[in-house]
Amino acid sequence: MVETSSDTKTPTKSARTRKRILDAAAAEFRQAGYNARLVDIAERAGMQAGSLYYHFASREELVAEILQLGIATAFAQVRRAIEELDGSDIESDPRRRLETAIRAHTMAVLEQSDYASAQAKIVGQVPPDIAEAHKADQRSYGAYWNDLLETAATAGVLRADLDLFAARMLAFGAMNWTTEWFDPSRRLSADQIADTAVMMIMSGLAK
Amino acid sequence: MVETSSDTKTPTKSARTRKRILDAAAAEFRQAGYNARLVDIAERAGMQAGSLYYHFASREELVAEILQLGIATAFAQVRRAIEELDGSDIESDPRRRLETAIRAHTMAVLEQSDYASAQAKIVGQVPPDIAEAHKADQRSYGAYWNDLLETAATAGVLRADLDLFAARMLAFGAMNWTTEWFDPSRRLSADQIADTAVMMIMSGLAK
DNA sequence: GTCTATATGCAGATAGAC
DNA sequence: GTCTATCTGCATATAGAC
Repeated sequence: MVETSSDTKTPTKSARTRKRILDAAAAEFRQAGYNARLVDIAERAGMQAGSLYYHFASREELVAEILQLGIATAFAQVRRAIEELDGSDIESDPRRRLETAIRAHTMAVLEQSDYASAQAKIVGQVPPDIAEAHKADQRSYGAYWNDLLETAATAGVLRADLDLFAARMLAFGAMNWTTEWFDPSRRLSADQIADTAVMMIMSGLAK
Repeated sequence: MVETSSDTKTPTKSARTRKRILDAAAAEFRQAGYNARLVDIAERAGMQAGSLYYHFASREELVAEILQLGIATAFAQVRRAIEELDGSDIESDPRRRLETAIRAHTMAVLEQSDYASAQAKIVGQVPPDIAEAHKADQRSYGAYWNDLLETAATAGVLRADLDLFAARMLAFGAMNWTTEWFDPSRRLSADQIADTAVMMIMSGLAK
């Protein structure tokens, strides 16, 4: 069988370049927000702006792919962390599963992935058509979190009077907004912030 | 004494127009994000784009003023809510003061003010020089919140192991991110969301 | 596949009439 | 003070050489 670009073991040169551009774009969007310029993305990827168009039809296409990969990455990290927690066959305590998800998502956004970071940072700024196309991805990731919350609620772990949608969105806000203020050169590590996020969201600031 | 533009009781026509432009800009930035266009702002204010320049030297100046007014508005609402709570001479329970601040800030962002909303939405997207100039305002509002938290911590109301900076930023994230998902036409009212925010931030989602 | 050079379009900004 | 018309600059996008 001849190797093709869809063979993940041996990506073509073109596929690797494409990946390099996406990496550069994620880093730029994370840092500069939605208005990051193609020239800067190209420079980071080690090429001229015009060359990007061999790999992507438009800036919008690039943005759309960053958003999609951003959610996919966060989703994958969260799912993996929970599967690790669950072990081979038994399902864990629903409260610990939620805590694990919060920690994993926060870490993904803070330091594990420029994609997850960029997604959190620019998702509110993209033009309507891109936002629309992104909704399906958001829904499936949201549904996963909703399951975690529903299960916990059913098990009686959560407050009875809680609106799960509002709770989920508020939690996402706390986690995603860290992209606006986290500074790796400062006192607080990503781990410490993730710990505080778990604590606040699950147990609150009050004693 | 001749009336001047600084006489707040009887603003000049020019001052009123300026205010109309700012209102329009706040509404546009809230809705469209940082990339809201001057033509749309002008249209909302009932004039042509070129006419804006009689009142503002540049788009950046307009943005900077929206940011400043956004924080000032949230600050004012929070302070007023807390002063009301405190009553004339006694200081209230530090926990109730925090809850009051959370509710007031969330309501400011959600429905009381396009300025507070716009500030929360675009603050992470503005170019470096505007962001720099905005830092002083952010610091003074942040200091106010820090006082609320410090007082509560000293009174033994908060978790002992809590990093107050991280806690404050996470709370801001939960509150400010509501601008990304709140939809007045849907099931949840601003009040319900504010209630849930108070509950999550102070007491957590878990029972 | 990437380069250079150039075209296109659009948003911000300016000038001058009214 | 606001209008219309126009200018400018910049970022995206295209064309053709290599």
